Amino acid sequence: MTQTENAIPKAYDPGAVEQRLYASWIEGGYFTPAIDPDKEPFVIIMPPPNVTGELHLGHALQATLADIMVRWHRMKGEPTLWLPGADHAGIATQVMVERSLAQNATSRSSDEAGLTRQQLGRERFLERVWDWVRLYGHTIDEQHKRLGASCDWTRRSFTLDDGPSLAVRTTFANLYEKGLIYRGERIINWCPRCSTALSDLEVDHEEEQSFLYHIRYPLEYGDGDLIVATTRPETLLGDTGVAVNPGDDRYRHLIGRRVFLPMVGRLLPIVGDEAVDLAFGTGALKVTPGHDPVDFEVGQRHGLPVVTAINLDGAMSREAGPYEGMDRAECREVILRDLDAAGLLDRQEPYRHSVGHCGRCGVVVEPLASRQWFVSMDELARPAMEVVRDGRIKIVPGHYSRVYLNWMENIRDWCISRQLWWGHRIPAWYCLDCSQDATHLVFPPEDGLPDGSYRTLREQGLAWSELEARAMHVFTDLTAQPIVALEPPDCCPACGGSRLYQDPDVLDTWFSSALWPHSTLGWPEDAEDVRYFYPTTVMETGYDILFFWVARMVMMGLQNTGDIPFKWVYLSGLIRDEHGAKMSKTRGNVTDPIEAIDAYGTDALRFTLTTGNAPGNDLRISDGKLAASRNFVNKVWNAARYVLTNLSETQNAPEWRTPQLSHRHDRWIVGRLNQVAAQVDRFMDDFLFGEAQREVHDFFWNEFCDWYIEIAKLRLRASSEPSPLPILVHVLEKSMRLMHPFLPFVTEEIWQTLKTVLHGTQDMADSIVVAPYPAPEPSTADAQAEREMELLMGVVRAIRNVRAEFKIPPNRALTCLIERSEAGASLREEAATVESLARTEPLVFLAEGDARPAAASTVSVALVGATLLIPLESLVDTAAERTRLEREMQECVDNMQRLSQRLGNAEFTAKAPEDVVERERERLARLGERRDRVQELLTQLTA
RNA sequence: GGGCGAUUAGCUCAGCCGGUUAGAGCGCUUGCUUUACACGCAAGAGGCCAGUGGUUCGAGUCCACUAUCGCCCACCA
Repeated sequence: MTQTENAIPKAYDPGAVEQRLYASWIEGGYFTPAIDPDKEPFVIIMPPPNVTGELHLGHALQATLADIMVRWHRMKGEPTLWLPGADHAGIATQVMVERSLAQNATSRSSDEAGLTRQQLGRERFLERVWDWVRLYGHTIDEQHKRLGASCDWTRRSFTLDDGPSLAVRTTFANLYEKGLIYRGERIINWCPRCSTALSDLEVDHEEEQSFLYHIRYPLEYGDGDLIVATTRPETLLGDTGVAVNPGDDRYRHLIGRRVFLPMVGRLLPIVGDEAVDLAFGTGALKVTPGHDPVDFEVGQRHGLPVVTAINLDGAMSREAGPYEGMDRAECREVILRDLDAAGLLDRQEPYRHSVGHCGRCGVVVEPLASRQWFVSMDELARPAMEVVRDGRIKIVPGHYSRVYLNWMENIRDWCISRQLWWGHRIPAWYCLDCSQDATHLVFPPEDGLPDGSYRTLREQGLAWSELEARAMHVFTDLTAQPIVALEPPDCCPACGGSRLYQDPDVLDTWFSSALWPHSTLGWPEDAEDVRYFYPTTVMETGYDILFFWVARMVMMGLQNTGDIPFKWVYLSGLIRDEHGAKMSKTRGNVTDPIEAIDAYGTDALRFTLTTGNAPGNDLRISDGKLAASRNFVNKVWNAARYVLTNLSETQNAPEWRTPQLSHRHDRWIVGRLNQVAAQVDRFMDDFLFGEAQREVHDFFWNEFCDWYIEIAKLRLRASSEPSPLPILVHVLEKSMRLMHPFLPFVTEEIWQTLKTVLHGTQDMADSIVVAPYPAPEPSTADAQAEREMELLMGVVRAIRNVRAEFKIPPNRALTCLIERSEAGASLREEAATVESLARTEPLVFLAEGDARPAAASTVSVALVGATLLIPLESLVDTAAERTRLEREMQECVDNMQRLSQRLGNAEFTAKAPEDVVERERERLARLGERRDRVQELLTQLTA
C-alpha cells in the first residue's frame, strides 16, 4: 500500500491510534525485561495506587515521569523493569465498602442491605470487600494503560498477594525477635468514626478557634483552690491528678496535698513535674493520663492511674458518672454549664490551637490510652539517616534530604495495629488455655452491646468458639504473651493447648508498603528477581508521602535486605488547578485525566504534566496548557505528514540513515539535531525532563519545521541536487526516537508509518519502543554551516521585518540589494532561497563602484556579513528612518561600551575563562562592524 | 516553636556548573485561505528578575538580612 496524502489525516487523531498501539506493545512483550547478568538493570517499582482507586492527575503525573525514565532507559538498551501494583489500602477500602453496604449498593442479597460490618461478621464482610476489589480492582490499571505506562504487567503485584503477605509476616516476626516490635499501652490517636487506632502521620492538625477554660479545683481542706487551664473540660472526668512545676513559687507548697475533682468529687493528688510550663495558663495542669500523651507520661512518672473517660465511640464512659453516654462534644457544653453553675468556672479566654483530625474521615481524633503494637524506630532510623547523609541514596530535589533527616531525627515509635478487618492480620496468636488473662478480652460497644458499656468475655458468658463463629471483632486488651509465627501454630508451644486465638487486628497499610521494593521482587524467597533487580534504581513519588512511605521503605529495606531499596528518590510536585487550588472532589475542580486524554490525547496530557515545571514544584494545569501541548503534537504529526507524503511519492530515500552531508542546510540541521541529542542526554541524566522536552520541542518546531522544512520545500520543488529527502527522513526519524519517551503514541504511529513507506527495506526495530535512543554524534557539529545559516535566516527575517513595518502587501515582491556580502559569500549561493522565503525580486549583489539607490527612499539594514538596501516606491519617511538608525546606533554604542569596559578590565581577562574572553572579543568586533555600517547609512541618509 | 520552599512579561511558569542583549506557552497588536499543519504562518509590543547589603572580573543565578505568600513537622495543657 502506498501512503498518500489522503491516507494520512490532516489533524492527528489520538483516539484513533492510542489503544491500538498500546495493544501492539503488549503483544510484542516489550515491557517485560530480559534478565542479562552482564548489564545493569534500570528498575522502578510503581507506588501502588489504592486497589479500588481511580486515576487522578497526581497518578498521571507520577506515571508519566516514571514512564519517561523507563522508556528512555529501555531504548538505551538497559534491561528495564517498571513493576506495577496495587495497595489494599486498609482503612480507605474498608470505609468505602462499609459505606456502600449502608447504602445497599453492592449487597448481593437484600438481606444484607443496610448492615454494618459488625452485623455482617468478619468473614462475610471480607467477602464483600473482595467482591468489591474484583469489581473495581483493575480500573486504575486500565487507566494507566491509557496513559501509555510501559510497565511489566506480567509482574503486577498486590499487597495481599501471597508473596507480599509472606514478606509482611516475615518482617513482623523478625522485628519481634529483635525486640523492635512490641506491644504496649500508650496514648494513641483513636478515630471514633473509623473505630481504629491511627499513627501520628495519619492525623491532620488544623488550627481552630476555641477557648482556654480556667477551672477551679477546690483544695482538700477547703482552704482555697487551685485553678487549672484546659481546652478540653470534658476530659476532667478522667483526671487523676494535678501537676505544677516544682520550681513554681506560687504552688510549690501545695505539692503532696490534694484537690477535689469538680462535679465528681474524687480526690486528686497534686504532684510536681518539670513538664509543666510555668508561663502557660495558670501554671497548674490537670493530669488526664487516659486522654493526653503528656499527661500519660506525667501520670507514669507519679504512679497516677489511667482513667478512660471517653469510650471508643466518642461517648462518655461509665467513669464519667452522670455524664455517661453523652457524646464528648455534648458533654463539653453540659459540663461547662454545670461548672459555671457551681461557680467553678473561673473564666474562659479565646484561644487558637491545633486539633487533630482523622486523615481519612476528618472526624476529631481522640487521644486515648490503649494497648497496641508498635515498631520501635530509633534503631531503624539510624542507618536510614546514614545512607542519605553519605549519598548512597540521593533525593531529588536535593533540599528534601534535609526534610527527610529532620523528620528521622525526631522520629517516634510507629503504632502499627489497626482495629480493622481489611488488611494483613497481625501474625500473633494467644493461647486461651495457658493464659489466665484471656478471659479479659473486651468488646467495643459497637459489637452488639446496646448499653454501650464494656463487657468481658466472662460477663458475656460467651464461649470462645461461639465468638469465632460470630466472627465478632474482639478488641485487643490482651495481656497474654503472644506467639508470633509466620503461619498459624498447631498448638501452644507452652501448654500444648489448641485454643489459639489470632490477634484480631490488622497492620497499618503502610507496613506492607514499606516492604514494597523487595516484597514485590520475591523477598524473602531467594528469587531471581530480587537478586537481579534489587536494589531498584529510582523511587519516584509525590513529596506528600516522603514520611509515610519513602522513609519507611528505606528503614525496612535496610533492615530486611541489608541494602538500600533504591538509589534515587525523585519527588514530584502536586497538581493544582489553574488558580493554584488543590484539586478535590468537594471543590469540584478536579480534572479527570481520562477526560483530558479523550479531549486532547495522551501525548498532550503527558507533555502538559511534565514541561514548564521544575522537579518537586507544584504544577498548575489548565485547558490552555493542554491545548498548547496538543498543538505541538499536531505539529509533529504534520511535519511527519509532509515528509512521508514526499517520501511515498519518491518511493525511496537512499542513504537516509547515514546521509551525505554536503549541503549547508543539511550539515546545519544534522549538526543541530546532534547537539540537541547531547543536551537531552544531559538533562535526562539530571532528571530535568521538562528541560529535555523544551530542548527537543524548540528544535523540532523552530529549526526543523520553520526553517529546514520550508527550505527543503524549495529544493524539492526545484528538484535540486542533493535532494533534501534523505535528510528530512533522517531528522524526522531520529527526532521521533528522541521524543518517544515523552510522546510515546504519536512517535510510534509516525515511526510505524515510516517503516511502511520504506517497505521494510530498512533496518528498523519492530517498534520504536525498543529502537535505540539516538546517541549524539559530536562530529556532525558544523560551526561554518551554522554561521552561514544564521546569515541566511537573518537576511530573510530582516526583509520580512521591513515588509511588515512598511506595510508592503505580501504578494508584492520587494527589490533587495545586498552590499558588503564578502563576509557572507555563501549568501550568493542562497540567493534563490532568500528570494522565495522573503519574496523578493532576484537579489542584486552590489560591487564596489555600483550605483546605490537614493537614500531618501531606501530602507537599510546592517547585518553582520552583509548590508541590505531595500528601495521603496514611496518616499521613506526620512526622519523616521533616521530615528530608527540612530536607535540602532545607540544600541551598538551602548553594548560596545559595556563590552570594552569588561575587556579593558585586566582582572576580567586574567580571571575569566579563555573562551568567555574570546567570545566577548568577537562580539565587540562584530558590533564595531555593524556600528560602522549604520554610521555609513546615516551619513548617506543625511547626504 | 522548628524546618522547607516561592517571589522573573498581563497570566502560568522555565532559566542547568555564575559568563551574549533574561526565555517559553497563553493572552495582546498587525498582516496572511504561502498545496504539512488556522491545532497554522509571518512580524511585533511587553521585564528595576520582591527589597537591602555582601561575595566575585562578572549575580536572575551564590551568601546574609528584610518583606509578602505557601507548605511541612511539633505533646505547651
